[in-house]
Amino acid sequence: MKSKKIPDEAVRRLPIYLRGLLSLSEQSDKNISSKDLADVFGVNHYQIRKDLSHFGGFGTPGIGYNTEKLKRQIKNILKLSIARKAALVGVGNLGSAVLKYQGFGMFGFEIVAAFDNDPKKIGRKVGNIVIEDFSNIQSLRLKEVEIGIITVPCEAAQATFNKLVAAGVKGILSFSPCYKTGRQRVKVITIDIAMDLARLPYYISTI
Amino acid sequence: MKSKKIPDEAVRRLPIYLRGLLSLSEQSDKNISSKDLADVFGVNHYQIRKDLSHFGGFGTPGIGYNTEKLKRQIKNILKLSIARKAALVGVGNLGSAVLKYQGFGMFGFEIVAAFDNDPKKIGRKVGNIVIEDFSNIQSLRLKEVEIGIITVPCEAAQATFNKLVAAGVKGILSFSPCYKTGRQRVKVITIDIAMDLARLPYYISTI
DNA sequence: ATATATTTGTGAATGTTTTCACAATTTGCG
DNA sequence: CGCAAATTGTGAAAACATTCACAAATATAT
Repeated sequence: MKSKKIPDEAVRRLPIYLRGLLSLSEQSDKNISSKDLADVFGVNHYQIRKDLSHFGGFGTPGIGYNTEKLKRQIKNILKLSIARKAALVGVGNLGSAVLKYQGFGMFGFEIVAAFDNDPKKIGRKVGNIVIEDFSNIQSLRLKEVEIGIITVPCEAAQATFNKLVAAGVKGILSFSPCYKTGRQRVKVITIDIAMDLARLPYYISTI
Repeated sequence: MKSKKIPDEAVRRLPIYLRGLLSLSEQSDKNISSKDLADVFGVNHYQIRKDLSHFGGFGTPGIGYNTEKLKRQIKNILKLSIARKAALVGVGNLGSAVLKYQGFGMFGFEIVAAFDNDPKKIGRKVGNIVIEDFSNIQSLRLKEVEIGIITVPCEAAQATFNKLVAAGVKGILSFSPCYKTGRQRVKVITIDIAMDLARLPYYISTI
């Protein structure tokens, strides 16, 4: 392990590695080499070893990596070993889908609240979450919710962002690309479905 | 313009630029400098000029860039100037949300078909698309659909991918990270919501 | 106990991306 | 016109990321 700056790209790949490890059946070999991991992760073995080396040596020469230990280590690095509470704002089509999405659990996330400002939606249940009035969003502070998920239309995105930050969330996963974050001490990760799609034709034409 | 290799990162940013330009009101100044664009795009002005320079000089020294012209040029580069047909497979929660999503139109995409293998869903309408039987997927070839959108559960992802490729699609936007693409001549862009979320706690803790 | 086969972790080499500095281009104005 | 102000496009420098080659560590077989 070195105490140099950790490459952003290495951090970006850790969840890929974790998902790969989680997908390995429990009965599979306890130890696995970086070459075999490369097949599972779809990343080359130099990269895997180099990435992991930034956080410490998790493998044993001649043997490889212990799958369970590596899983734990990566969870630790990503701070996923303790459960994280999230709240979603904007229970439209996409918001409902995200609320019902089953894939967050494996990484230790739980959506514990959902908000909307449509009176017709408030009080209704989606999955097992009761939709609350958006004006009630300050309650997140008491519940110690650290993560906000924004699935509101563009027009509402800025206000939603501001209120989430005011309610004390520290990180935001946003499906709305339509706001400025200012110099807030909040990490924002944006998923812009249309923009990702917009890159496809460029590559299609050169295939 | 140079005939060197175009950086992938520059291509990745073009949709950001296009979205930014589309968000400028039509009445705004016809010409805009890279410095002002930097504010709109949230990217620094060196980067914008360098990125655009890979595709040709679109600006005028002393003046800046003509917004309408730049919009057209970027659409051309990204091959978005002609409309693109897409088909979606897997009309569950997420699939329905994506089908109803209004944001694709601005980039020239139209979802023209949706498939599922649940008999209860086949024939039903979502938005203005009638859900078809997945076994009917070869019809995409006749309709000249180039893009596939995968919103099926993990277990079904591999089969869906294979069939989409067999049906002639050239690019895939996938919300399922659970398959191997082999050496197919198909560009795949994967959106893994849970994995993006999984990076947040790492950054939260160091803020 | 020694040799052989694995496999890690890492410094160095290579490759890519971003940032910078500035010559060249255009406009506006006296 | 000639000069000042604005702004692009780009080569060069700096920063960052990936790939490589190999010493060091461990296991296994004989």
